[in-house]
Amino acid sequence: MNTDVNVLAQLQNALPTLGRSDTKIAKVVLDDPDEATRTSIAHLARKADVSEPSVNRFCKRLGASGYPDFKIWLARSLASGVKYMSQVVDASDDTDTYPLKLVDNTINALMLARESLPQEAIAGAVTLLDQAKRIFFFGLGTSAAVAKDAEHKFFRIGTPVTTHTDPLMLKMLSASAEPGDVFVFISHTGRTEAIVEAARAASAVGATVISLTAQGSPLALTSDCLLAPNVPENTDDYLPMTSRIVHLVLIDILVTGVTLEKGEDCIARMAVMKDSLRATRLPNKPTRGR
Amino acid sequence: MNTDVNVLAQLQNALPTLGRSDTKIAKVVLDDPDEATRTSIAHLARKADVSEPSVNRFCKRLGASGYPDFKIWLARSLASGVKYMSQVVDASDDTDTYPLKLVDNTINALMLARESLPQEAIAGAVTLLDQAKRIFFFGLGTSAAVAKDAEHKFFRIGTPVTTHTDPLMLKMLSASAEPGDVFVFISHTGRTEAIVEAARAASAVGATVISLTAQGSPLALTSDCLLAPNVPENTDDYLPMTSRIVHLVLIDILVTGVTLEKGEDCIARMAVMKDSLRATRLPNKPTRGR
DNA sequence: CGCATGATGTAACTTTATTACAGATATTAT
DNA sequence: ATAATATCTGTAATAAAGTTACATCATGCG
Repeated sequence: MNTDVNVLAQLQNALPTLGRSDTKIAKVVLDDPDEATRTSIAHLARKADVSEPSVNRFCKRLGASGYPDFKIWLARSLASGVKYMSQVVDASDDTDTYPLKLVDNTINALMLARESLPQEAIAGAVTLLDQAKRIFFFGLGTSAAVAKDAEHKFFRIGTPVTTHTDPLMLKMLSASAEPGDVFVFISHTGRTEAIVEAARAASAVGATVISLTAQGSPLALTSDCLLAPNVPENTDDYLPMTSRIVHLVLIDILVTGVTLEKGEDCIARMAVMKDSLRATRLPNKPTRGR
Repeated sequence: MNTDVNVLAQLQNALPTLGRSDTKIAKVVLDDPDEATRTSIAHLARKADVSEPSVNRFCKRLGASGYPDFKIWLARSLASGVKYMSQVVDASDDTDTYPLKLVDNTINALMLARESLPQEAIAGAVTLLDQAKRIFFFGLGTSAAVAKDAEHKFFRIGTPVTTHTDPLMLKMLSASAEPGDVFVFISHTGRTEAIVEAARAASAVGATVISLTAQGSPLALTSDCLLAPNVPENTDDYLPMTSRIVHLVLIDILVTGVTLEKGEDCIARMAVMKDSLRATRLPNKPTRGR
């Protein structure tokens, strides 16, 4: 029995692994999931140009007990109103539509990533980070912001941590790395030259390399621990938007994991830090009237 | 055709007006709606101690085209009615559970924000940013990463843009601002002293102040344009995680909006920038074999 | 009290989904 | 390259589920 709520994300995710018929069916379903919840198996089969049993098998492969069951799941996934396919924003969009599209695309990306979270790699990375003597985060471009966020969060666990976005610093640091150092490289493509070189250099001198990047990329191949979340193809070539969100959530996961591993001490340290911030804040304006 | 989404509320409401059989059916459905989405008409009829056609008529009276249709509605209202709660991560969580919790919390936050996107404020902010002579982003702590991300994205639209995370720079810049300058302040709480002061200073000298912050906060009150997304209470006091994601998506929305407003030229410029990045990338390792 | 109206159940019928099997397609090893 | 094997796909039969038509029963009104 399938325990997951979101059939559509699951579908999108499974698309490449599906056979000829299944792909046809999946496309029809993704094209108009709402209609799919209402039509009969015969209708859907004709629309996808496959036989009815193929549709039935398709449903079962997804974990449903049959077609009607599949429809129920579909209906549930649809209920939130979120459009689960990545939607392209174009010039015809107006103020009412494009913001929702972007939010939906982000939600979609997270659901996709959720379906195939690299649990073992996460566990591995947490252990490595927990035992690290020093931690370095590297990211360029959009990933620089992710690296900065990571630094900020990891700062609180007590291990010395730094971020760099300067390729030269990067080169120097990775060359002078030593065992016990953990380098975390963040790159959407995994093909940024400066990053890949640095990863190789760090690896060569015995430092640990963790990377948040795409499966099968040059950077991925150089890593001791690879965190390759499943992210949708970018709908907008110019501004990678969703992948960095997934990376950020991975950072959240890592820092939470390390915190859990470190236990009480770490939580106590965080409480102290939180208090130290209080002084920098203004009180909220008292609400007037009752 | 029934236009209402929430069948359950409708049912409860209609209960007193229903006949003998219909009441029995309604009670069974309300007692365990989830089961009702899965069982057959025969099952339900037996459980309610009525005949199958009675169930069928019941469904039609509610506006469905028949029993299967009714089940679809039920499934939908179940999913939309039950808001997933934010789940707290604690020491009892293990490797299998906490990563999913964090992803789910993030998705949840985005769904919440999605329901009440400040569309007018977004449109207003887009216009202001489009017309800006210079753009400045400010954020401290976690929001520094958001600001950096924003800078990176907005850089591509052609307007001069800078980010600062140094409170002193912030003070100087905001004091020397001039009309045509747009200051974007990012703060989860909206109560960080340095940020609020800077916002007031900038506002005083005639610059435009846009802020991404909490409704009703001191910073919110100082803004020309307030973007206050609906974010859930933080489940973890020490590390605000979800709100920054929502902020990042808002940044995506703003940059997309401005790009759309600027039109062709802007898209062409982005294409050039994209090409310039290609040289910094390694080719993907050719896949061996065919 | 009897007729009429509306609700309910039985049984026949229709639609829909599933299973079993045979043919086609792709894959692997020789 | 070819044969053997495994996997996928469609046809046809079967089973299950839902719907309709009609008969029966209860309930309200003249």
